[in-house]
Amino acid sequence: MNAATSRFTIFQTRWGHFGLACRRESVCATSLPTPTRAAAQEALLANLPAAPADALFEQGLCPALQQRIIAYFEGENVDFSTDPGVDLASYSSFGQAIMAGCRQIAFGQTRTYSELAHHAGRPGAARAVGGTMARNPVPLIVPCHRVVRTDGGLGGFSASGGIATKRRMLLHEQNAIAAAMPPAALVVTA
DNA sequence: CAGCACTAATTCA
DNA sequence: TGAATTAGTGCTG
Repeated sequence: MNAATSRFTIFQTRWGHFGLACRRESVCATSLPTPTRAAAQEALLANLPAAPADALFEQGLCPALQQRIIAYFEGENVDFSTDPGVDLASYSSFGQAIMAGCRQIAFGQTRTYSELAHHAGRPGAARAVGGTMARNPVPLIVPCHRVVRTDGGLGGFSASGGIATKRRMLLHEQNAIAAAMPPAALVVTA
């Protein structure tokens, strides 16, 4: 059998069925929670770079990672910024810089498309950043939902659930942080 | 070659 | 003052 064959799994989180696919030791695709298992699988395979038909189902795939993802949807502050590895080989150098910059956005924080572009050394390429995010195959692992517009708008979102999911995830993270923070920290506003 | 998950500057009311 | 328009941007179908 082909050593590069993708393996995938679908598992239940508090928000619904989450899809996860790996190739070798890297995550190559994820899909955000959907109401049905079938929808999750469809969304996941759509994010697979190549040969979805060859992907093998594996129930116990990356158990530790599954637990972290489940914990995320339970409202825990989970950090995916350095782990797991993601396969970015198919990206241009610009795309890789954008994806890397995006992963550095901490839980509960946001950045603008413009800031990411600037970080990648292309100050005017905010729109190109949007294009890269739009095709992100690993939502949540690369937290593309934390990228918003400069004018305060959310921008767009093409993963499962669309813009509503993006807003919900941002609120979810901010609530998680607020819950973990002592009330005294809120008095700062001058 | 047209079109994006964008932005900042410019142009008209 | 404020809404609408327009270049500039890097990549994809």
